[in-house]
Formats: sequence, structure tokens, C-alpha cells
Amino acid sequence: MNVNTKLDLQEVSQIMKLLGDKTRLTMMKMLQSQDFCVCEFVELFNMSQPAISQHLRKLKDIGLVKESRKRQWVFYSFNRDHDCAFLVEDLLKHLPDQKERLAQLEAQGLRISCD
Amino acid sequence: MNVNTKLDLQEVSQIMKLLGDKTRLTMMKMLQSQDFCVCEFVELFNMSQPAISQHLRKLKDIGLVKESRKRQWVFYSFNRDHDCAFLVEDLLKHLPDQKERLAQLEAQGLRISCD
DNA sequence: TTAGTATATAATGATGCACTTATATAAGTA
DNA sequence: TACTTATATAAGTGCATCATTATATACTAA
Repeated sequence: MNVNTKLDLQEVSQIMKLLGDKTRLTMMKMLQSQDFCVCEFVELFNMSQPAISQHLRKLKDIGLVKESRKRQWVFYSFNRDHDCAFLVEDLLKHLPDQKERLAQLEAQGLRISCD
Repeated sequence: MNVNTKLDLQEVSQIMKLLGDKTRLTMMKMLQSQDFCVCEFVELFNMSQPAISQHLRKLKDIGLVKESRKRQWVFYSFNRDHDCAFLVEDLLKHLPDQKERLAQLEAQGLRISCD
């Protein structure tokens, strides 16, 4: 056994359920490397803005992401303080990075930067 | 980045969806340390036999478990040949072992051994 | 203030999922 | 053979989930 602190099975299964959706799993993979605002996700996923907001809401409700408003945008970030953050990060490491998606955003001039 | 071979995101999300159910997640945790037959699971989870069979069917369909008939029983085992086996195993390591469940089975004299 | 942009919430509909009960199949035993 | 035990499959039901459209809220800029 190489892990000492054990997580709650119920909580882990809830997180797995959230990551069982392709859109949310992709979002988390992207958020692992940088923050994104809602409108960027709306451009990247072929889906309505409310659908995106609802996915982010679920991730936020369970604590996997944090939100912060910057000017007119709401940015979401990976919450590394979550109990299960390391578990989720390990899992995401096995997934292909989503560089093409980011490149696509930039190509369309839709990347939002807020400095 | 500490992982070289990347898994298919679609496939991983399907597996996460399956593990998003508490019963199946517990089953996988238990199967990580030893094989179980259907009737043992039926005793341990407060659930009908068809419900248990259906959960095991889903795990089998996606390839996470294998089945083998031994005399009148069907035993299920963790399939370590699956693409995502190492990912799933890593994940399960974070969960509390289910020793009490096994102890409960043995206390009731319901543990099946097939040698 | 008014208009425009970004996001969230509400209501709704279609589909999926996890159980149930009833029944079928398969193996073991008398 | 008939009976029992173990498991799988089928059909049905209630509830959850994921999308949609419509609308509300929040912020920015003119």
C-alpha cells in the first residue's frame, strides 16, 4: 500500500460521477494547466452557454474548481485545496493534453487574457 | 509530466462514469485484493441478485473485470490487462479497504472458497 | 441611463440509469 | 428424472442527468 490517508468512498464516487462526463473531464484536463473563462469554453465545446455554465456549476459545487470574477469575465481554476485534488490530478495526467483546443481558441482570436 | 502513454479521453470518461456508482466502486475496491462470486456480493450489498448481476455486467462489458465459472459459482476478478487498469488501481489505492465487509461475510459463514 | 456583453438561473423535454419483479438458463444433487 | 441453488436476462418504473430555450443578473462602456 503506497497511500496513507484514505479518502471517503462516497465522496470519491461522486467525483467519479462528475468526471464521467466527457465535457467535464476535458474541462478539468484543461484547467489543470491554466485558467479559463466561461466564454472560452463556450467557443471550444459545441454547446450552449447555459450548458457550459451548468457543467462548471457542478464542478464548483463539489469543490473541484474555484471561480473568480475579473472585469466582465468569470474565470474558473483548478482547486488544488480539494481533498481529492491529488487523486484527480494523477488521473488527468494519463489523458492527452488539449493543446489543439487552446490553439483553436488562439487562432480564432478568442483567447481572453486578463492582466 | 510523469506519464508517457496517454489514454483515450472518451474511454476514461466511460470508466469514470461506471466508477461513479458507489456499489461498483466498492466492488472494484474489493476485487483489487481478491476474487468474489456473485452470491457473496449479494450478501454484502443490501440489494437484489439481479441488481448485483447488472452492475457486474457493466464492469465486464467495459472490460474492467473478468468472469470465470467454478462449479456452480461465477467468480469475478479484476482484469489487470485492461488499458486503464493501472489508472483504476492507482485510484482505488486512495480508498479505505473493505475488510469489514469481508469479515462480515466470514462471520456469517458465507464466504465461498473454491479450491 | 441605455445598450451591449458575459454569465447564471429557471423551466422543460428527452434520454439514461439503477433499481424492482418475473422469468429463463445453467449447474449440482437426490 | 425432478428439485434446488446460482446466475442472467427481460420488462417496467421512478428518478437523475444533460441538453435546450427563455429570462434574469452583473458588469462595462457610451
